[in-house]
Amino acid sequence: MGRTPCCDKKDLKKGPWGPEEDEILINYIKEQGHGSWRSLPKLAGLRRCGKSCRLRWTNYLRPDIKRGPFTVDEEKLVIQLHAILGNRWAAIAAQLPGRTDNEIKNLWNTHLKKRLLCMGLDPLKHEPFTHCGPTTAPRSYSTTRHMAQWESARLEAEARLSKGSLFFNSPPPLVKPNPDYFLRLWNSEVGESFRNMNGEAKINCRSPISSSSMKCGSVSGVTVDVCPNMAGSSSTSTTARNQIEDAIDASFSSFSNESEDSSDTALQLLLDFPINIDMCFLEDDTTWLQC
DNA sequence: AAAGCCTCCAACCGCCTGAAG
DNA sequence: CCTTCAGGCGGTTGGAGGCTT
Repeated sequence: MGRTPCCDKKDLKKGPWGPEEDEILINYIKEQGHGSWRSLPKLAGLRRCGKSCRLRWTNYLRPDIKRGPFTVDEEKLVIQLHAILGNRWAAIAAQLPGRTDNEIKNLWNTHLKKRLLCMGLDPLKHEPFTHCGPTTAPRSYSTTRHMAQWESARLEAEARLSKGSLFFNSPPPLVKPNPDYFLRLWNSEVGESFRNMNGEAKINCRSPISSSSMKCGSVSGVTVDVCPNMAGSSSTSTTARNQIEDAIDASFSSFSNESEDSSDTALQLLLDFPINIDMCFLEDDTTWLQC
């Protein structure tokens, strides 16, 4: 029953790859494609297990891998995506062409995590430590607040999705929320707005619906707007908000029937919060280097 | 000069999920 | 339906090289 064992582990080499092994693997994959990783080492004449070959190829030998240090923009992107996706390195890597999950994981563990810690942010939650005293510079306060806002948006959206799933989908069986809905959101125009914003750019969806301002997305026919500043967020229209929440509810209903709608739902959920993240600290080494 | 410490990152380990038998 | 495996993923490790004392 079942399959035959992948490979007997005796006589298999472990540890760092040599140049000859790399060459064999590259040449084989160029000519044959990797096919089944399980059978590749034997066919290619390598004394490695398939898993090791796959790892070596995907993390190091692949021709489309971008070597060299991460740019500031890439680091920003990693932090932003980590705030949304958490430690889903593969998902984050998918948004950075040429970078591997391993590379991003290493970047996070060796650089970015420390920087966030230095800025008084919990790298897991992207929010300030509760015991954090007023020892950071004013600019750090701003960064901290922005990161916390982003995380708040994410957490509440997740909570609402959970609530929605329970409300609309039991019984019959719960609809599994699309695990990549934040990723899809990130890839939407909203994500682009977020990525492109510079300093004070904002995404605010508490403003009146269907206004003439720039449209950034829609859910169930409800238009969501990008506003030029944060002023609108403090003058939330209850009616408008109710309309948005109705749209969310409507989305949840259709969500149970059509999984593709989940991205729109998540989009709306996340858009329901003002976002204002300033990550200038990445460009200003002096701040975190003083830690 | 050298010992000790630190940082970085390639590679391994173990777990999970979906597919094969 | 159950067992086993391949592939994929995130967490962790260990060695090489750099830095400090």
